[in-house]
Amino acid sequence: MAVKTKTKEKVIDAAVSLFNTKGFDGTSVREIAKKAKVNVANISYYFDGKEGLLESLVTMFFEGYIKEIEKAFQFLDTHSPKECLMLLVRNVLMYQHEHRHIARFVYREISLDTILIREVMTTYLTKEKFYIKTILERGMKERQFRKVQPPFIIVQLKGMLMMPYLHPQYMTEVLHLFAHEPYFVDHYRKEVESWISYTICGENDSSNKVILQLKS
Amino acid sequence: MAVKTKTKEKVIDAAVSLFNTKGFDGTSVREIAKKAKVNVANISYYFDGKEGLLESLVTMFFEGYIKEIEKAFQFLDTHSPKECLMLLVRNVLMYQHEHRHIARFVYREISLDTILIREVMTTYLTKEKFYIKTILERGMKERQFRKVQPPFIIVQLKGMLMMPYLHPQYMTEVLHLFAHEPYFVDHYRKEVESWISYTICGENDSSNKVILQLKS
Amino acid sequence: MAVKTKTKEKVIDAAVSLFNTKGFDGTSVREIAKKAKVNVANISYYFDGKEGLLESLVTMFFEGYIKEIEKAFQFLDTHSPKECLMLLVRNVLMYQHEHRHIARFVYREISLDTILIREVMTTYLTKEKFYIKTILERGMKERQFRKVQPPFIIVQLKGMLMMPYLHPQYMTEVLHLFAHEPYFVDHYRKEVESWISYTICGENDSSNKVILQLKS
Amino acid sequence: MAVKTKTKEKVIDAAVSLFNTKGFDGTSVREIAKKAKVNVANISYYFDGKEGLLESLVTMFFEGYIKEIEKAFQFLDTHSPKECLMLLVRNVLMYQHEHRHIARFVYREISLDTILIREVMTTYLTKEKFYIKTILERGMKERQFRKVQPPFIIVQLKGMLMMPYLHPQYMTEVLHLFAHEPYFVDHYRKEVESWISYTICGENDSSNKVILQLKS
DNA sequence: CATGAATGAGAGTTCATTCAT
DNA sequence: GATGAATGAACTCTCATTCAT
Repeated sequence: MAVKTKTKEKVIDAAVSLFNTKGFDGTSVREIAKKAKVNVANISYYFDGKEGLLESLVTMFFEGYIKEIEKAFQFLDTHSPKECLMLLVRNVLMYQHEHRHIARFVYREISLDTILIREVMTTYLTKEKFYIKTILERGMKERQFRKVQPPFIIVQLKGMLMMPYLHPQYMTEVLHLFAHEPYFVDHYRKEVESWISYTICGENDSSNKVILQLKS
Repeated sequence: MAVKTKTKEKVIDAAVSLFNTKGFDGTSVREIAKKAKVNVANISYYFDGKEGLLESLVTMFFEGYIKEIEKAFQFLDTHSPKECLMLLVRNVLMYQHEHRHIARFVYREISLDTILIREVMTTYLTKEKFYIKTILERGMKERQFRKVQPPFIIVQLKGMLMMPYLHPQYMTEVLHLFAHEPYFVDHYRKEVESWISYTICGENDSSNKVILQLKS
Repeated sequence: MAVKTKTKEKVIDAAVSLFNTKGFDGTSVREIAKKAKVNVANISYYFDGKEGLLESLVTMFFEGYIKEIEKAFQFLDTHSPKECLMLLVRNVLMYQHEHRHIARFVYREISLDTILIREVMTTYLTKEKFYIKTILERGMKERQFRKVQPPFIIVQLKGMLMMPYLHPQYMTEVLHLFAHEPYFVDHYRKEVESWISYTICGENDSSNKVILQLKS
Repeated sequence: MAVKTKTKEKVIDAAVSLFNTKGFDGTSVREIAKKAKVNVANISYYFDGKEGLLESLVTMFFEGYIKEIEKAFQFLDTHSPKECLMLLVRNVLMYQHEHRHIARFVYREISLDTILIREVMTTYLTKEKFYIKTILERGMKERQFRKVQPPFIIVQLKGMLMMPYLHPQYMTEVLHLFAHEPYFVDHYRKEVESWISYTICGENDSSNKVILQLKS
């Protein structure tokens, strides 16, 4: 199989790379074919056209994405909501890091009004919302989380998680943060975890200190 | 002048609307001209081509954007860093709300690798970074803010601020939050302010309570 | 106008010539443009694509065609059905002769199953049928025509009228009849008139002779 | 053999069906292969390309066609020219009826200027002309036929014979005659026989009546 | 200032065919 | 005998732009 579908994979790699930097509409199938060193006709042959190639890539990305979310969600039964949420963040960040080229253009693309994107939203993003919302509600019920409105928390969370992978160039050239380097994931994860601890759980350093003072 | 340049304005309005939903590369000048009910040639005439139209819009957006940032920054001398940062958030959110159609496609577009975008980054986003970084450093110096790394805070802040305006469709269809309605801005601003209070300043409810207990 | 639409006319001329010999599907727009010495894009510009060009030509042909039929039909009030039918034959043959290049490919094309052809049938050919049928029924009522079934007569008539213009090559190379030369029309018209006299009206030479014999 | 060449036959059936409705140039080999449920490469394998498939079908059709003509022609020695001509008409109509799908597209195709078609004309249609001409000349010599010019009669005859099978859709939708139903052949044959009797032989009803009157 | 005609380049797609298996 | 991958060429159509009016 690996031998047979060499062409298909070459097309995918080239497409991801080009869509990443030039956007879907800004990339021509001829460019893709040239970069992949295959014949143009193969794109229609294997993916049923440029649109089909896009759909393939987007679906591929979100299938993996939602699987990571679900892996984290399963911990809700055995772990605390906070731990579960942090695991989710960890998984998403790692998945995005590993697929950062495709992530960039997918996140860009889902800001458009197309049929494909609407389908993605009802298929994957609605699921994702459900998982995060459930974690948040459990956390609130167990008094581990402050009283929050899940949708508003989800906006912030997703904004924070996407940002480095949607605008890597901004990260590098303006902020001098290298989102593509492995240690960035670790560092940034801690940042988001801080946000979880402070803003969602309502913890802080001073409270610890105060508690210590109280004890003394 | 207003009468004379009616054509120019009609083109801008049509372009923003179309770029917003279909993207820059996904929109043709003929579509724009048709929607604006003007002749195609006018686009080349007034904006020196499609690329020029894009540059016009992007520049227009960021000129206003950076002005809002600067308005907030001026308060740093007379107000606390926290107040200043909150004002900045308020101004940005309001500006984005007011120009939400152009904001969407500009934020999408700056995720691409083009010469124009590189220029925008060095011109506007570097400035923005300077202002926010300065506020953060002042806040840390004055012990109002926790010890943070400005670039990491900026990533999160920008992610949170952009999200609702880059993905309005996701907001509406998945989260059922209506980013285009005026009260959303107020509500969301408070969310970001919470993040400032909790995560940046390190405040929380319990600490308040503890402090009260201490006083008693 | 004549100056302005030079391009349009050049395209039509080239298209008719090529469709004539190579068929619609066998001709590419590039060939047409090349032959017309205009840019390819003009075909889409003026005719809204190749299909639109076909529609234009077919409609153009049948508009003139049906007009000729109607001109003859108007004589039904003032002339005998036989004279009217003969006039109809004359008009059709002359019209076909004058537009023999377009006629050939139109007659070929209407043997296909396409939406356009269905429309042509309900728009023009149904009308034509009505006119001929009316003439035939009047003729039968007035005892000038034998008792015939109009649809069957129409098949034969149309077969005879189309044949020389649908298969001019056969005419020339096999039968050595030159359908494109003016005198052919006259000659062939007389042939069809014979058919009208003999087969439809039921007249013949011998009857004349017999009648003479009777008189004597 | 029949088992082995199942593929070949499946291709032929599919091709005839598609060429019939969409024309030769309007049909792709992939469509044919799909409809025939065989692999595309088989078409090149068995027929040496699409063009070869066309040649195969056209030749196949005309081989059978000319055989029918010849079968009728042989009766010229033992029967009257009129009977012979009527038999020819009968055979052609029946052959066309039986192969009406292939007939339609062959008759359409021979209106084009291609090398194949020129060959068909010199091979088959010239022969056909010879047979019909011979019958006509014999008939004139024997005073059974009026004095006619064979080529002009052939045009009319062929026009009448082809018409229902070249334009079956027109027959059905406009004239409401169902050329594909068996009884149509019988009915239409009588129509053409009337034409032979009236227009070629110069007979008519009145002459019979007159003759009767003479006798009385 | 505004227009419609016209263009060359390039878009995505489909074509008939070939070839190793 | 039959297949699916792969190709180069050609397809129609649309693109942004220019230019004379």
